[in-house]
Parts: sequence; structure tokens; C-alpha cells
Amino acid sequence: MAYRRTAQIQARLDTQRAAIVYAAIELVGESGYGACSIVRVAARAGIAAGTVYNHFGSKGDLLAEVFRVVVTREVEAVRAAVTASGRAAERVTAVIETFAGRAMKSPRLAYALLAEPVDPKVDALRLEFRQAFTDLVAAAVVDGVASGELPPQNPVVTASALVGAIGEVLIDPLDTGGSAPDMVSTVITFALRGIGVHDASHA
Amino acid sequence: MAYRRTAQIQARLDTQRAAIVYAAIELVGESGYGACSIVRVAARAGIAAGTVYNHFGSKGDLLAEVFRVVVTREVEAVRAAVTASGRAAERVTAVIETFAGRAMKSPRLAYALLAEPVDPKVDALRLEFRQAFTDLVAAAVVDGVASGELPPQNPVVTASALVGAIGEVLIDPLDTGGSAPDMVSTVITFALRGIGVHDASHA
DNA sequence: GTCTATAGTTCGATAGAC
DNA sequence: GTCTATCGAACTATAGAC
Repeated sequence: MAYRRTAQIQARLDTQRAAIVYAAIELVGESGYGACSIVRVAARAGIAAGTVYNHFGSKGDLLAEVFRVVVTREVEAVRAAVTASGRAAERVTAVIETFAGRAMKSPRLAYALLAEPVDPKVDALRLEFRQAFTDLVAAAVVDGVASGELPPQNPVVTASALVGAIGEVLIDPLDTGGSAPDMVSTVITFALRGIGVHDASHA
Repeated sequence: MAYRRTAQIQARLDTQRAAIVYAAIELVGESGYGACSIVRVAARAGIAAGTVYNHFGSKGDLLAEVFRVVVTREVEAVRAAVTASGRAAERVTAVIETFAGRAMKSPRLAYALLAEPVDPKVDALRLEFRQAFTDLVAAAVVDGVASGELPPQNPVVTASALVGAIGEVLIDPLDTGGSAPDMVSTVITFALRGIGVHDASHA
């Protein structure tokens, strides 16, 4: 009878796979995608380099998995922020504070996920996940327009604009490590004015 | 006497290089970066595949040159639009109309340049050229703040937000080929409100 | 899991420039 | 006669089909 993978073996493989992804996330967080070589990932996970290919077809697949795991967390954090009931202004402010605040706590990681030139497979995921963020923001804008808090507008276009604005603003500070102290408040003011909140102060 | 490259030969090589880049731009414009294989580029330029490598070290280098050539034109078009004197509101409106209008005229090409997953070398140029656009917009915002037309704000942050917003909004329409009729006007309204223009109507 | 198709890159041979 | 640009087939890797 041929070799059959027992539940015990499968569990060990799952653990090993998780260790690989975790090691890769650490490396990306410390030094970006560029530092995330297969050899270094394997060394940190305590396995041989070739073993990585038992779990991932290519380096690009591993990097894509890193992106998926981390950014899924970020989408959920933003979802929690935007789902909270309240006025559209508060919800959009919460999105920006949540997204930017979490990014600035892990600038190297956030820069890698947001902008670092890397495998096209990661590029494709960037598009996919930006859409997820846009959907969340669009829901808040739809509600705001429906309640009359916001003037009539195309919520999808507005939400795309907000997502693009927030992402672009963060790139340079995340890359250089230094942000203007008024960065987040400037973006919030810009965003609230943009969607038509009458009093865009948010002190 | 050893062979030396004469001016005549050099001119022919320069022409050949330009033909390669032009053929590649045509292909990207018709079907995106994905359709831009070395063999197809060479065939369209009327040369053998191997000859491409006399001019470019790799496919990525060729794609990067395509990006550089086309987007340099776009930066200059936006520069012309924003340099025109006038109020900040008019200048920002002109930037959006120019950028979006030109993109929508060549949607396949614009999508490829703006967002299509492709070689990291192109990603790196995207960052570089977004900075060029941001610098142009920031200058307009600085002037608007200085003249009192716009409220005090961090012009670099605002300009980044504008550039990110415009780019993000265009991605989906360029990809699917269909845009909401109010897309551009929605972005303009969003942008003018965002920077604090009091009356953001622009009919 | 193997096989096939496709695409990037390399390289030896040829033809042409000096 | 020597050197170079070009060609195009071969090599290598990857993706998809059966």
C-alpha cells in the first residue's frame, strides 16, 4: 500500500507551513520584501530551503501568501472601524485613523505591502484588496448620502478616491520613516471635505 | 584597422532601438503588457528576437523604457495644464481633466501603465513618476494657500492625496472599459472640496 | 503527475562593415 | 582580414491540460 498521509503528519505539515509564513512575515516586517529570500526564510523557520517548495510552488507564491495573510487582518481592522454605527464623518475618520495608525506602527511592513516593487503576483493582490477596502468605504458613503448627512455623489467613485488618497499619502512617510506631524489630520480634513461634510473639523 | 562604429551605423542602431520601443508601445496600447512578448515586439519591428537584446538587457528593461517614454509625455501634458496661471481651483481641475481625459482616450495603455501587474522594474518607475505628478500638484496647492484662495494645509500631503485619488478612481473604468458618466465630475468635486475650495461647483 | 505549449534568454554561424 | 550586428534555432523555465 502506498504511503498515506496521516492526520498527525498533516498537522505537522500545517505547522511547518505556518512557520514558513510567519518567518517570512517577520523578515518582510524587518527589511521588506527584498530581504525575504527563500534561504533566509527557511533558516528562520528552522528547515532546509528546499522544504519551502513542498508548501509553495515559487517564491512569488510565498510572497503572495504573506500579503494575503497580513492584509486580510488589515481589512478586518478597517471593517471593524467602519462598521461601527455613527455618522459617516466619524466612520470615515475611523477608517483613516485605523489604517494609517496601524501602518505607522509597522512602517517597513506596511511599505512593503503597499508599494514596494515586487513580484507581479503581489501586484495582482494589491488590486484585489484595494477593492475590498473600497467596498467598505463605499458602504459608509452610501449610508451617509441616504441619511442626508452627505450631498448626493457617486459613492464608488468617492470611495475609490478616498482609498487611493490614503494609500498614496502613506507611501513616502512609510518609506522614509518620518512623517509630518499633521499628516493624518491633513488627510482626515481632506477626506471629510472631499465627501462633503459641512464642518470638516475633527478635533 | 579594427572595426569602429561609424555615425551612420550608430544612426541605424538608434532608429532600430526606437522602432523596438515604438512596436512595444503599440502592443501595450492594444493588449497590455501581457501581450508584449519579445517575439511579437521583434516581429512588429521587423527584426529577429535576439536583436532586441542588443538594445535591452532584459524584457523588464524594455517594458521599463516603454513606461518611461509614455509617462514622460503624460507628465509634460499635466505640467502644461497646471502651469497655466489661474486660481488653484482651475489648475487642479485642469490637472484632473487632462490626466483622466488622456487616459480614457487610450484605456488599455493607461491601465497597463497605471496598474497592470508586471515586472518590479515598472513598479519602481510608477513610484518615481507618481512623485513627479505630486510635485506638480503640490506647487499649485502652495500657490493657492499663499494667495489665500485655499485654507492653510500641508501641500505635499494634499497633493499626494489628490494624485492617489485620481489614479485609484481611474483603475476600474480603464480596466473594464466602462466608466460612470459622472466619474470625472465626481472626482473634480471631491478634489476641490478636499483642498478647501469654498464653492466646489465647476459647471 | 506527466506532457505540451509558450516565452525569455543564450549562442554559434553568417553576412556585412571597416 | 578582422570585428561586429544580426539571425534564428536551441536551451531553460514556467503554466496549463489531460
